[in-house]
Amino acid sequence: MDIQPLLYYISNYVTLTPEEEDFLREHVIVRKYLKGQYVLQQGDVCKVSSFILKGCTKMFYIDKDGQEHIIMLSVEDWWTSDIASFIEQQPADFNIQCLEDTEMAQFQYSNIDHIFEKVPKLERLLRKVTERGLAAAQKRIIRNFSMTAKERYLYFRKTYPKIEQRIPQYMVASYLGITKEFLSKIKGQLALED
Amino acid sequence: MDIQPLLYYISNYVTLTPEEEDFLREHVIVRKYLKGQYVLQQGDVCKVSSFILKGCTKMFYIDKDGQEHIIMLSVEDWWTSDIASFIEQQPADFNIQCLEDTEMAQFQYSNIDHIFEKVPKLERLLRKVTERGLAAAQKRIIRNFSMTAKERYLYFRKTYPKIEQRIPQYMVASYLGITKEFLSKIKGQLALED
DNA sequence: ACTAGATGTTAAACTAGTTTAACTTGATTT
DNA sequence: AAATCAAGTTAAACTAGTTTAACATCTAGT
Repeated sequence: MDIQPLLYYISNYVTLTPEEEDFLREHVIVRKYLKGQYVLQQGDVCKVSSFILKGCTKMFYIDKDGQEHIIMLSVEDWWTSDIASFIEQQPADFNIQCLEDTEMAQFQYSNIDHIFEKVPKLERLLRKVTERGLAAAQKRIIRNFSMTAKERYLYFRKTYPKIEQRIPQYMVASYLGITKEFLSKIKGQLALED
Repeated sequence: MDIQPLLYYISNYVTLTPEEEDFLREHVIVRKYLKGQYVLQQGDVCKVSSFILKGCTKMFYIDKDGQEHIIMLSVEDWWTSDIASFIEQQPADFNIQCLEDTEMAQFQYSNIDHIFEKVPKLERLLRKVTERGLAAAQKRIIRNFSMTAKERYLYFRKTYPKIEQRIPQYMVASYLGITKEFLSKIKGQLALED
């Protein structure tokens, strides 16, 4: 597959010349993963920042009791990486695993400075994407504090209607920070209400 | 006050020439606030991104029940802004208020593109700062899901030992996402344990 | 068609954290 | 010195969400 979705995505932020597009094409790795494959495992260093061309991934953390907590569910046109591990090149706290067969366009840590130097617009792009990510993370922290589990579920359903259909319900529960049993109960309640 | 703390902070990320430092000095606003003053109010557009030279602020959200939730406590050498409002120039969801007399060096939205154009290193700086912020926010989401209130309090105390002394306990509770009564109980338990 | 494994449901017992409300302590003002 | 106000404590009643465990449903593979 071509990186066309990435080029289209980039065009929402900055305008690249044909030469810059070619440069990008040459410096980005397109990689395919099968459902279930890991893009990153807790403890390894995150060497790439990945843009999803097609497919779906979860980023999750295994806590000291062995429980899985999903930080992020990503589909087409989203980025995924353990950013702390990527920027510091330290062992990752998080895992990234494909929930479907997935194709990604990957920026490598090893040449990202070179890419930014040659095409400063891409640094601007990454800054903007990261700013949006931070804004979203802050709002998520607030939602987790100020909304009940039911309210968070309804927000999730409204905001990401397409993601819910693609993944098992227990992963939605994990993303919402509740048990699968409690989400099941919430869905039961909602079914009665309508 | 001079922007020396900002220049020192920047030197940890990028190296500015004397000319670039002068340019920065001319394009940053140094502003003083008294304890209790608002830097930003919910509903207003966030026009500046502020680096704290001296003092302490809280960024918080008032939910539909009138309850205050603290997203961020910032002291010297930290940044504070409602980043969603700043990048989109949309009404802010958050308030920023000074908990002590505070001095800030402020980047204005109106000339930030100009600053980045003249000194691309500052765009690099802001990208890196934002990346760290995002990494920290993701880890905070995980802590809120995988740790008990007591564990979160101990983590806070260990990680930001100096902040706790500067602010009232009920704000620590709000930052941790619990009631002041429950934090009081936790502290009682910890006092017995030692 | 049958089995196994993964996903989802239900319900009862439980617990972490909230709510309410009364009280204490300390700082500030008059 | 009294009065007021903000901050912190304590305890009982409560509730949102967890835990455990048994059962139901759905696939995919043989």
